[in-house]
Amino acid sequence: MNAAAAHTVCPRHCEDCGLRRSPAFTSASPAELQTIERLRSGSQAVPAGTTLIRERQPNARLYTLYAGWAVRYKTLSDGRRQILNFLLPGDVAGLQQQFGEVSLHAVDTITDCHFCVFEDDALWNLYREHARLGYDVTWLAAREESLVDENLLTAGRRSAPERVAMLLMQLYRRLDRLGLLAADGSAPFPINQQHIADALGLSLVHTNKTLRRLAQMGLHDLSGGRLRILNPRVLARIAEFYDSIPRLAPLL
Amino acid sequence: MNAAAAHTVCPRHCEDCGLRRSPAFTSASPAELQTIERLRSGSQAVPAGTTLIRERQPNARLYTLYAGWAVRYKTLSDGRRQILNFLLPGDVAGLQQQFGEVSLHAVDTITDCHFCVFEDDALWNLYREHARLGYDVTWLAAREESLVDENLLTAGRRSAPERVAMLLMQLYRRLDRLGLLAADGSAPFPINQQHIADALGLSLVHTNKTLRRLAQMGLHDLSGGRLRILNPRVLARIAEFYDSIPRLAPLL
DNA sequence: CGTAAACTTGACCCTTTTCAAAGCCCGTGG
DNA sequence: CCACGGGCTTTGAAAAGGGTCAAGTTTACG
Repeated sequence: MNAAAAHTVCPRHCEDCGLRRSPAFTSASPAELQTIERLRSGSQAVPAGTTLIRERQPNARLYTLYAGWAVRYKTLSDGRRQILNFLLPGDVAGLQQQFGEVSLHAVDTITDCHFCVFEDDALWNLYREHARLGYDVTWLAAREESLVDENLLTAGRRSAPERVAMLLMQLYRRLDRLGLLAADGSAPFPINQQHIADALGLSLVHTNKTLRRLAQMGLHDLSGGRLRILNPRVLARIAEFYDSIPRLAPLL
Repeated sequence: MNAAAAHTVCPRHCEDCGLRRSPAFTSASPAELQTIERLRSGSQAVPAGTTLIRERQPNARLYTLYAGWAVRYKTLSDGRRQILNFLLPGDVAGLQQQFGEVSLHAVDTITDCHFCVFEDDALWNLYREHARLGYDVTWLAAREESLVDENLLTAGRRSAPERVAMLLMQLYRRLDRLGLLAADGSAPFPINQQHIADALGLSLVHTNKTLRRLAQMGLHDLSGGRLRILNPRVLARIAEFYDSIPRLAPLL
């Protein structure tokens, strides 16, 4: 039971939402909260390893991840897979396909997850009822795109050690912002090396060797499903990871 | 003077906008048009090879590309560059940094371009005045993200020939939708091999050799700044390029 | 305690990169 | 009209980073 498990069950009312108490998110007005709650069709517990949204699936719903880890990815016909980004609490899933009839990517849960599920047409109503909420949705879309931008730079131009360093720093910082680090500074890290390989565009074997090399250099420690960053300076330098100012994120 | 040059100068009034006459875009109501026009601070001609938005630039404006080609990219400190996506008429630039104080990517013009420039705070006002326009902005953001998603799959998991085939098909189709193909089916193609290499995460040399091999197989022809797709079937199969339904795009 | 999944490691191979140089295209200026 | 020069393309050869194959080994867990 890690820090993320502190609030695993999505409460009935949004004002009781555990996530909203996190300092990582902006606060919504009571009226906005009410709108969100009304457009929400409920919450859904999804066990680890489930495909929540399938590639080419029509009419996928809109979700907010409340607790747990998930991945967004695309595949090629022979099974090659590219992870586009990892979803952490507060991230939305299914935004893209609100605008096209089929989903162009898939979403799988990595750990057991809780999602907030929205009604069909929730998105459009959100815009109509509160311009602010519409604006927030765009904010979320823009932030997700900037994540993918960074990942594209990583896959396209960084060397294997740079890629691995980038991924570790990126996830670590995101977890930090969400307040999910343990007191000893370690972070929950429920993904395996295959996930890392698929996220970085590397083979499993080479991911393993690179990970190992960085660990032997004393830069990080990955064990027991937890990540410890032992030398953030060097890792950040290798990756050219510069944290953008940790703005507060809106929450749907 | 190619097809894209048919409407190179952005007219004073949005209702006279040449782009809006293209069947590729949704039509906006008179009221929406009026709002857009009011929030527009003017148009701007930008010569080829100009950096419109710099990486880490604060307070970049919001633009709509009216005519010409541009690129959005990120770089590493030693000069390695990854092109995130190409901008064609109707695409917006600078959306992401409306939400953070600095731009995390750069935008360069490839050809001479005309942009529609929006006022500071235009975005927020758009949402307030017409929910529909806010929704459209999110649509544009989501579409751009899906482009980047595809490019990430390309850079992360496709082989060199697959990457090149993908890029050619993708751009060709986008140009087709915009009605920019010549009568003979050829498309304007003002980018050089360095652009292609930077977009695909390949070296210039290998890009050249791969391009050459595909051309020798009779799949395409790239000369005189124009692209001809000679064997769309095979190119699409190599790339696993499946056109998503060409939805009409909104236009800001 | 046994089995499957995940992690490691070594050896070999191949795609892609790097380095180097030549050729081509075209606009500019003599 | 032709020489010059710079950017872009093309090619060859060598090197290397990363992929593939094939076992092991450890860990998680029922």
